[in-house]
Amino acid sequence: MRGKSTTPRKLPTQTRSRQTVATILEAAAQVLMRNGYDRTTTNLVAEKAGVSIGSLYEYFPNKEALVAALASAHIDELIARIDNALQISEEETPSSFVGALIRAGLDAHRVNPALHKVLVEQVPRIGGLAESLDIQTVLQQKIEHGLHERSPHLPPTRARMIALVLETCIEALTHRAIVEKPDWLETGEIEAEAQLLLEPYFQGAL
Amino acid sequence: MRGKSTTPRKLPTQTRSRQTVATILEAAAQVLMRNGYDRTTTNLVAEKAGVSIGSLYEYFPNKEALVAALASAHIDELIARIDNALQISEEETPSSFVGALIRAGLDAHRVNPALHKVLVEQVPRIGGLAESLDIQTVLQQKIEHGLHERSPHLPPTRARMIALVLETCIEALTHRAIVEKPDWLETGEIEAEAQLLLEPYFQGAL
Amino acid sequence: MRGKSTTPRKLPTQTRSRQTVATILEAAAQVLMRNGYDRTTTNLVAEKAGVSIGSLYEYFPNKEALVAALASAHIDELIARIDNALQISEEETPSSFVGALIRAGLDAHRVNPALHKVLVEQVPRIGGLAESLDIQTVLQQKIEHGLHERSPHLPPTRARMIALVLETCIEALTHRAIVEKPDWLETGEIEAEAQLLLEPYFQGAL
Amino acid sequence: MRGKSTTPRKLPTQTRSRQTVATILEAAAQVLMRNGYDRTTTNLVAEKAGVSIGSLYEYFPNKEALVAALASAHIDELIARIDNALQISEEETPSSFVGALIRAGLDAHRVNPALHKVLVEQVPRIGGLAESLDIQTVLQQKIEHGLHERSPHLPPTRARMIALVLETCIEALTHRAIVEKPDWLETGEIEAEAQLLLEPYFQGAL
DNA sequence: GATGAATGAGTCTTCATTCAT
DNA sequence: TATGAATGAAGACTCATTCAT
Repeated sequence: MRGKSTTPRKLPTQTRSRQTVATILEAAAQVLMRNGYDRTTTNLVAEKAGVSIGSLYEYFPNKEALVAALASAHIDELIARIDNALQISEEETPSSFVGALIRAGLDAHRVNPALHKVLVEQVPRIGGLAESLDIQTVLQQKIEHGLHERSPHLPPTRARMIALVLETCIEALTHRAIVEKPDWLETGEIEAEAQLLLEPYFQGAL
Repeated sequence: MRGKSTTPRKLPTQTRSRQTVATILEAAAQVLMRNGYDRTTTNLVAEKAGVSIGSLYEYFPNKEALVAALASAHIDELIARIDNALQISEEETPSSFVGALIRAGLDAHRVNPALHKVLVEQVPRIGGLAESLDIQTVLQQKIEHGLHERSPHLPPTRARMIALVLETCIEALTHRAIVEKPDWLETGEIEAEAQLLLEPYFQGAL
Repeated sequence: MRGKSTTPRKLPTQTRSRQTVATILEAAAQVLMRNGYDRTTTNLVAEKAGVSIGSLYEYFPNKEALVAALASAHIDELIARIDNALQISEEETPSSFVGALIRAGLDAHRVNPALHKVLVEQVPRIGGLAESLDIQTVLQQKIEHGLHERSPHLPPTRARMIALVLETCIEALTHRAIVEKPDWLETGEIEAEAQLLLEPYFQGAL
Repeated sequence: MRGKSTTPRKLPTQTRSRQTVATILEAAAQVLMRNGYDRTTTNLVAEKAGVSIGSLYEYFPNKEALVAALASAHIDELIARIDNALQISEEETPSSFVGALIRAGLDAHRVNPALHKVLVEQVPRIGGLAESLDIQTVLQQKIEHGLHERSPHLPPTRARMIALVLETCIEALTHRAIVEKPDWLETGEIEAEAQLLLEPYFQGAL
């Protein structure tokens, strides 16, 4: 059972099919969030979607592929959000750059956090999927890119390390806040605290 | 089956049975690390342990209890390590305190990291277990305590926030390094980088 | 697992599935009669039915529900028989009424007595099922009704007692005859003896 | 597993052994009454008895033998009670004889009715055991004997039938009362009703 | 394409029974 | 004799997946 293909079985070209796929994915998200991965059964997803189990398998070769598709869509949304957050505040001071990064991290976590949690924590490491699920990869590359623009002379190794540190801490603090003190997200408390922590580090590193 | 008891079924009194329990736990750890929680079957664990399935259930009322026992033992080891790391460097400078914290975090992660990973990431939230599995709780309380000793006037709310930030970042950076660049642990690179990040923050916060 | 649902899982709509359900029930009856409740395994029933174990659980959520369905069908047959026996001899003399009752009791016991025996004696009291399994409830109510029609002035308490006595004795004698002297059922011996016992009692009671 | 011996493994000759056996049987009765046959495990019985499971199997070759021994002891008590009840009222009128029979039946049912119920209803027909468990056999023979003394000319076939009818109805009414209206036993209601039913029959039959 | 009945390998778990100490 | 650790056959039940219609 190792080499399970996680590629969708067929591309839905017709409108009706695309609608069906969307419905299934939506149902899958619901069930996944309510029940967790283990208790998510393909039959249940099909039922919730108002679609026969046969139809589900018409579009997704197996359970993993279904979840993979869901995760993929989720990641796309994440990236869009991050891009957006970074573009909005394109100011040039280091302070505002760090601030933008933090806001991007927070924003990304506002995309269906419940689904994100299940996908990250419960999905039993579906073939190389989980790794890219973390906002890490996405955000980190953006940071590296931004660093290079700001300080072209920075050695790549150094840039990578700084990006990793920034990304890791933003991600971790955001995640922690979500889990433990969701209201901190509203009050802007972690946002401020993160700035307090990361800005000096960023300044010193350039 | 929500309310599953995770209490061991009976305490092994005789030498023979204590040996059996140890063997089972060892096998469980192996299987868990190799297969992940879902693909860990009680029958497989028993077989690997060279013990009948009946014997396993003699001591553990169910699969969850088995994993819970394993986790419990793991946590104990973690705490011991952290205590140890913090006691060794009891120096008084903020710099050395932060250094000790970082080293404690790193040290803790050296206790069977593979098992730790499965326990943290894959265990489907066994009754309130996962929460305390993170080194978070343990380390964070140590930090809060240390802060209070150093700056008795610090408001508790503030102390808690600082502790949370320190702990979260140490944990996250360590974890990240383990997963992505295990050699950084040896070279002391993240240790240094973490110090670079956290010391100024800590100093400013006092 | 105390509160086990004994409700059928889904109603078979298609012809094919209805056939499957029928086959399963038939097999269940066979196995139950041959092996008794304890030695009746769902796997064995499925095998005997030439159906996969999964199909069995498609329609019956658990073993008890399977037996419950069987019992339910059996009870329906019983009631039909009793109704029939009572309607046939609608004559008005007390003697013929008692005779009709006795014949109804005997008739009821001719509906698959082997299955009846297992259901009554071996079924470990499946949720409120056993109570209504006895022909008691059914027959007794018919008797009470008949008494009320014949002697409207009879106090209800008294009517209930008489009905209970009549029903209990008919049931007991029939059951006893079946177990010990099945041929008495053919020769009409207990029928006569029951009449000898019950008619005077009935007459005196009105 | 068919031909299971229900004979006790060894006769306890020593006093200590006999005590152990008694303790086990007592525990078995408790567990049987509380849990029913299926949920009665030999391990639980041994534990309740404060005896090792090994010791239990020292005296009883298997679970069935254990229950059989219990049933056997229960039957002995029943017989003693019946004998007693019949002897007390040795009067000669048919009326008093019937009364004595009824009282004997009732009395017999007062011997540990809870255990009696489990033994009769739940024990999966342990090799020919259940049949003799009913008070039937015992009481019926007493009746036949009594009839023969009173009317030596009565054909044996006839005597048997009368005994069967009397016994069956007494047993059934008593049982029914116990299950449905336990207070009727105290008020003497069924006792009276049974007399009303059976005395005329008995008189006419002689 | 869609349907949903059918499949059956695979899980957890129990408990009567044995046997080394 | 007594102990209780160990055994393992067996049973209820799930759910991803297939395929005839």
